[in-house]
Formats: sequence, structure tokens, C-alpha cells
Amino acid sequence: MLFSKSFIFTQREDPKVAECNSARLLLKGCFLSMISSGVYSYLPLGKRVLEKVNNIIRKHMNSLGAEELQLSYLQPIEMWEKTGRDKDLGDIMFRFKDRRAREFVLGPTAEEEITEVVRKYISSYKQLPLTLYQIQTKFRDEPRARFGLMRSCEFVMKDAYSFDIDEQGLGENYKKMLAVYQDIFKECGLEFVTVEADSGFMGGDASHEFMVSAGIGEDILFYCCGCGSYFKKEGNCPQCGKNLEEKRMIEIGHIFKLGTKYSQAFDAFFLDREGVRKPITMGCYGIGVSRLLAAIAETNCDDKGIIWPKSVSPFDISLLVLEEKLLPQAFSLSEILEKLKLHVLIDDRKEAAGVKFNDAFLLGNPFILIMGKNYLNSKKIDLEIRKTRKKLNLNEEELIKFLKNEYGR
RNA sequence: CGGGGGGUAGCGCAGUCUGGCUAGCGCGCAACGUUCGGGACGUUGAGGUCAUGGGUUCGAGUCCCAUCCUCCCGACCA
Repeated sequence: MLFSKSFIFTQREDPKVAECNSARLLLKGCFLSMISSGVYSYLPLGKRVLEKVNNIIRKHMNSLGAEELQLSYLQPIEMWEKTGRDKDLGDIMFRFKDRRAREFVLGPTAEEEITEVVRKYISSYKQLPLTLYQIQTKFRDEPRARFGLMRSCEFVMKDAYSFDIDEQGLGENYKKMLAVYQDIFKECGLEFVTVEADSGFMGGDASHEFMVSAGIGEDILFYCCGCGSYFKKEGNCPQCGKNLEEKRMIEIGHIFKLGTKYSQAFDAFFLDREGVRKPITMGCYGIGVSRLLAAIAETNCDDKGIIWPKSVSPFDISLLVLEEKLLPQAFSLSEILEKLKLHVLIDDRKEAAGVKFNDAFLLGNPFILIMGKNYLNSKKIDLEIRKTRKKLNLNEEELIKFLKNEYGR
């Protein structure tokens, strides 16, 4: 893709609204555009990253046999009255009336709706177990939106729901999901911890949270520098007895055993092998996808910009063409790389070299290729690794070998 | 919802305290020329409801009142 033809307009100055690294760099790098407090548009670069994360999630969810669906964004308030959560969530819900004065909300989460949908189709143990998921925008009228995508009023969430015949089935599903969540976060390049948590107003009797350590985190965990473990509660380390220190954490995922709270409220019952009518046993599994982006950017950056992990970067390679006459060679190199399924952003702009270098660092693609004087003289390409700033000087063959190895192609 | 900042060109800001000529600067943008491997330079130019509404005054970006927006801290947070 050509930089000159892309909707990438980086800002030279730090945006004023953003006080944290992730929001500052995502806005500065033209990944996001702020529309209102807690409301952001994903620009093409941001959309690329978002889709990469979504596809990682899809791959892992599908590997569990979960099926993707998309529930409606508008939810009639009656749905919420069935569980009483219209009161629990209160003002956090965006509520409004349609032209016939019927009250709706913009979905803040979807336990009610998924149960409403599933109950219509499930009537036998033979149809279970079942897991459905969606990647959908959720709406919450936050009292205080902050830190860009960290806490916003409109955000992308992956929510999955499992349906089992009993607690044992749920336990198995839950265990698998927990393991898959760890795979997802690992693949996204995050360092995270898994902790047992309270289930809060979700109901149910077990839950785990997935947390990333960062200064802008809104949750607190206690960290033992002796053994490296994290704990929910303060007190000396139960494992090695050393003192614990407070760490701020970003919650990127949360999974719950719901039990039968929602199935009972919605009359989601099935007949078991013996013909006994039983409520479906449910679990729900959430990932804050947009918050995940914030967490990745927040924990993978330096003073120059973002350092995207290879798995989620908008492009694999930024190719800086510093001599206009080298454009044809750059295009043919890019074609070769694209055939290896490596996505190349060719900086073909008529800009000073420094501008291209700085933008490449800001955008944070993992590898930066430079075609300029050195290439004219030696036919060798300079490669700079964004993360380590290590520089290599390679001929085309060596370069392709290097990248094939990096991406396992 | 409480406390504290802020709102002036696309972006970042000065000017407001102490009211006074035609509202400035940097970046970006357009044109021309010179540059060309780590955010170059010169010349010229376009771009403004000074957040909004009301008030005081001969005169308001500047003073007063109200409202809106926004950032940070706190409360809240599946």
C-alpha cells in the first residue's frame, strides 16, 4: 500500500486531549479520531489493528467450536426488566424511546439478549453444549470516560456465552475458555496475569480476570517482587512471605460462571435424557477489544511511538523510499514481499527523510526497510527493527530469508 | 456527582490579570525555487461565529452572569 494514497495524516504535535501514552500515540499516529469524550472513530490504521485482534480472537474461539453471531444493538427495556438489571446498571445505559414511545437501550452487554435468543431454539439436551460469541460495539454512559480507549462510552467487546446441561459441563467449558483466553492474550503480545475475581452484578459463583500491569490501570493488584506473583488482597505473600507492592492493572478480559440466573429469568429450559425440565447452565466470557488495543499500545511504546507486536501491527513492514528513482525497485520488492503475505506500507511521499523515519517509528510497524543512497551504491537494503532499533544491511535474498524466518513463512 | 485546569485558524499555543487601531506566533496546507539517510530553508498566499447566550461599556478575545464542551484527580466501574 502506498503511504501517499492512504488516509494516514500523522500529527507533528502531541494532541492536547490525551494524557496517556496509548491515547496520545493512537491519536497522533492517525489510528483514531476523537469525536467526543469517550467516543472515538477508528481510522484506517486503527481499523487494521482492530481487525487483526478480532481475527486472532476469532481463530481461537472457532478452535473451541464456538460460533460467531451478531446480536442487535438495540434492546427493548423489557429484556432488562426480566432480570432486574435495568436497575443495577441504571444510568450507565443509554436509554431512549422510539416513535411509539417504546423504551430501548443501546446494548451495554448482552446476557439478557443472548438468553432471549437461545431459549427460542433450544429445547433438548441433544442441542447442548453450545457456545456463541460476537464481536460487537457496546455502549455505556460512563460517569467519567478516560484515557482514550481505556474507558470509553462506545467500545468493542468480544462476548461469548456457553450453554451447558449442568455445572459439570460448564466447568469443562469454562476451563477450556480460560486456557484459550491466555492463548489469545499471548498471541496479542501482552504480558498479563490471570486472577480469581468477584462476579459482581453478573451473578454466578466463579470468575477470573485477565490483567495487564500499567500505570493507567484502574484496578489494583498486589505484586510480590520475591516470587513474581499477583494477589487480589493485601498481606504478606502467601507463597514466600515477602512484602507486597501495589500495582495498577488494566482489566482486559473477564470470564464468569453464570449458572442459571439468566436461563431461569428467561425461561430458557431444556428436557434432559430423563425428560426432566431443567434450566440451561450458562457462562459468559468477555474481552474488551478496544481496551486491549489501548493496553497493547500502552505497554509497547517508546518516546518515538508505538511498537506493535508482529501479530497486530497495521502493516508488517514500513518501506521508506528515500530516492524517487528507486520507486520502481521498491514496488517490485514490495510485490515479492506481498506474495509472502507480508503487508508493506511503502512510504513514497515527497517528504524529507527525517519525516519518513519519524512517521515509521510513530506508526510502529515491526520492520522498517530503507531504500536510499546505500541501496544505490550497494544494492543492499537497510533494515531496522522497530523494537530493538537493531540495524541490518542485507541484499534482497538475505532480506527475504530474514523476514520469512521472522514470520514463519 | 465533588475538586482543579482548559476552550483563540486543521494541530499546538501567546494575548485575558491591567478593556482601545485591522487578533498574533509555530506547525500543517497551496504555489515557486533551493535542499534530499534520522521532523530542511527562502519568498508568497489561503485559512478566524476568539465555545455559546445574555449583560456592563463610547468600545469586550479581555470584565460580570449563565450554559455547553473538554482534560486531570476523586467517587463510580460488567
